[in-house]
Amino acid sequence: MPEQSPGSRPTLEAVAARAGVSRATASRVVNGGAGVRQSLADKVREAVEELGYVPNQAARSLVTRQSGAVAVIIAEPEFRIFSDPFFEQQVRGISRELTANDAQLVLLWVEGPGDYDRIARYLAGGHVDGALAFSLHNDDGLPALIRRAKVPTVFGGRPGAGAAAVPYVDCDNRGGARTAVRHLVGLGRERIAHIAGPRDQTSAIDRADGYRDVLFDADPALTAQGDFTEDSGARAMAELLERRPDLDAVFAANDLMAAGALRVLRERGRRVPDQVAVVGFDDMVTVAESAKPSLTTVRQDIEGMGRLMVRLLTRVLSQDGDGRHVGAPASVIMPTELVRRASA
Amino acid sequence: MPEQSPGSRPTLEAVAARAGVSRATASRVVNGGAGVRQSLADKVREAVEELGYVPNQAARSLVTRQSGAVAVIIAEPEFRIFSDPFFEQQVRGISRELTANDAQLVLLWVEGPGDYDRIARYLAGGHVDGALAFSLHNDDGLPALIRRAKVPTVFGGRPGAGAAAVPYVDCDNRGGARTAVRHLVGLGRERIAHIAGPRDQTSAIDRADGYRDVLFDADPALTAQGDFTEDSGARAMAELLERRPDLDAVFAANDLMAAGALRVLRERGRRVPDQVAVVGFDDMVTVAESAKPSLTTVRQDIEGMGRLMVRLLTRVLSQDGDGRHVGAPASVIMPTELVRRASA
DNA sequence: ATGAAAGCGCTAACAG
DNA sequence: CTGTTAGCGCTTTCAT
Repeated sequence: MPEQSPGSRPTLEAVAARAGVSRATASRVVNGGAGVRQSLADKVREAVEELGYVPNQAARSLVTRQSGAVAVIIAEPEFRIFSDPFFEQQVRGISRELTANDAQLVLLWVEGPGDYDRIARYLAGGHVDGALAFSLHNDDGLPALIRRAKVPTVFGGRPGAGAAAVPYVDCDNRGGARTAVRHLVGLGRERIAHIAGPRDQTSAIDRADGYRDVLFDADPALTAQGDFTEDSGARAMAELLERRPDLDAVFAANDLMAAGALRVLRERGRRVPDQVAVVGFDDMVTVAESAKPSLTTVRQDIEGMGRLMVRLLTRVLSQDGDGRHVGAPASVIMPTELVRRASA
Repeated sequence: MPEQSPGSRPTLEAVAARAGVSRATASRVVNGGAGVRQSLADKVREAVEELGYVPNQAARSLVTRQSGAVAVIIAEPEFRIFSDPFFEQQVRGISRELTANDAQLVLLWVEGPGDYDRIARYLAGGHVDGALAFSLHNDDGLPALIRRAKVPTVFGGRPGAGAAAVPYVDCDNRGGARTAVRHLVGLGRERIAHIAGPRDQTSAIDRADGYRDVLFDADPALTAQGDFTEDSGARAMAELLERRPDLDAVFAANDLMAAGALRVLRERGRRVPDQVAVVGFDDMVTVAESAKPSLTTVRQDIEGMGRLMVRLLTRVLSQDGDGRHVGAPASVIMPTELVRRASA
């Protein structure tokens, strides 16, 4: 980016001169004003007001070695399937909490491994105090890269087994899945199928585990594999109906796949929920409410997770600074909630 | 945000020492290496490599008075209705082009007028070299605020009449609308209705103008007012059918409203496109392709617009710096394209 | 409680 | 072509 307009802004020096104090005192006032006589502090604040002084962040960073910024790393190709609600809500939560902490959000949009170098350099450049990332794929190189950059980072979603112990925020995928399946059991269903998500994403794995927690002796033929897309849900449903035409319920690992399943059930003339009850996961409102019939699903508080990621990062950062033993960083698991609609 | 881990990074001084040159020479090499003997440059690069040196951006900014960052200002409450494709594509375009310019994207998420102060302070703080904003509402205070902050800014979407002449990137809303309406005319339709978008958004106004360009003598009863939501499109369609049951085509100012219109037409038993042809605007693929019947619409290259916003900003920034006369900043209007599907 | 002074790490004249 | 020298604007000991 080329140069900027030269409209020079007032410096702390100018403020100090105007207030008739030293730069040091002016600095103290600007940074909270502890230990400065009231009368002087007022004068400084007045000068700040009159001059329209705004601290130069670069100068401040240079000496404090803090940027006041946090990177949010978005791996776009993976985020796409979640489309609007997920991304927007998560970023909103993060943004809100960051704002509350007077920190800035720097968006690092990763399109592929080709961007890794750039990201690594940026992280290492001390541009940000910490980072927020989403561990969507188990085998992704991103977590490793972030670890090497040695920037305090909190993950959204439990990282895969390959990753070292890192702090993360996730919803209770396994518990939520259990709740969903128990709900189906409570409805009297006896042949409950599962449409699983990708095997390399921990959320999908955990949800499948939850299913098995309740139905530990379920027929393996009652589980089909999807990839979180609607089409894959439709395919999986068709497969399940072929293998076990007698099934009377299905728990899909996300709403999109549940929507695909509903479509197939409708096409095959199976009545939902009478003949087959369906439960999804996520509560993507746009999907769940417009599904026919509307989808019973497990809700997770995505925005809240975003906010918690920031809080957790704040804690990690202050630990680091204190030089205290960091130890195994605490992670946070958020509760889920069953939202009953028409499909089960 | 609290302090950062103390793992001190190597400085340029260290690199210079290791390469056996002065700091100035090392700096030159790091910044392109023009005018440095090859052998020395190599030595410096080697030292950089060995030490894992990464320039400290704060120090650099302090002297160059450039941040290498651009703010993207998102007014969330207004963006929401566009949901996933619009936001994601635009940000992707911006991010790509910014990356190509080695600039960072700082996301400023505005939730309401309560955030204006914070935004103004941030912009004034010299944290960013320029800003990208979206002028979605005519009466919004944001454009004025941005102007006051004196940060070079490019808008996405033509700002309303109230705003001073500012550079912006927009698609050819008016021309696109003309194309859509002419297409309907070419289909032999004679009573073509228009479902207009909000009167305070220039995109909606321009599209309505395009409609009138072609049908300058159209019955005013053939135009109904919507607000870009699907429901409003449905309501407008119902209204139109009441007023002019003989209508044989409708051009909706966006795809969401077109989808609402299709729904009502279906409910009322009007065959599309036989009895009523429908054209939308935007080509939101998720909406247009899954509509029944699939929607003929006007496509705009949203990602391309994002990229162009960055290019235009780059140009504005370099003009400013040169001290050349800035004059009326050039804006960019991108072409649109009619995408034929089943509805018209 | 306040001020003087010393840098933070880097770039950019300016000499040589 | 290279090195020397000043700062950029701010925070922060350290005296007072």
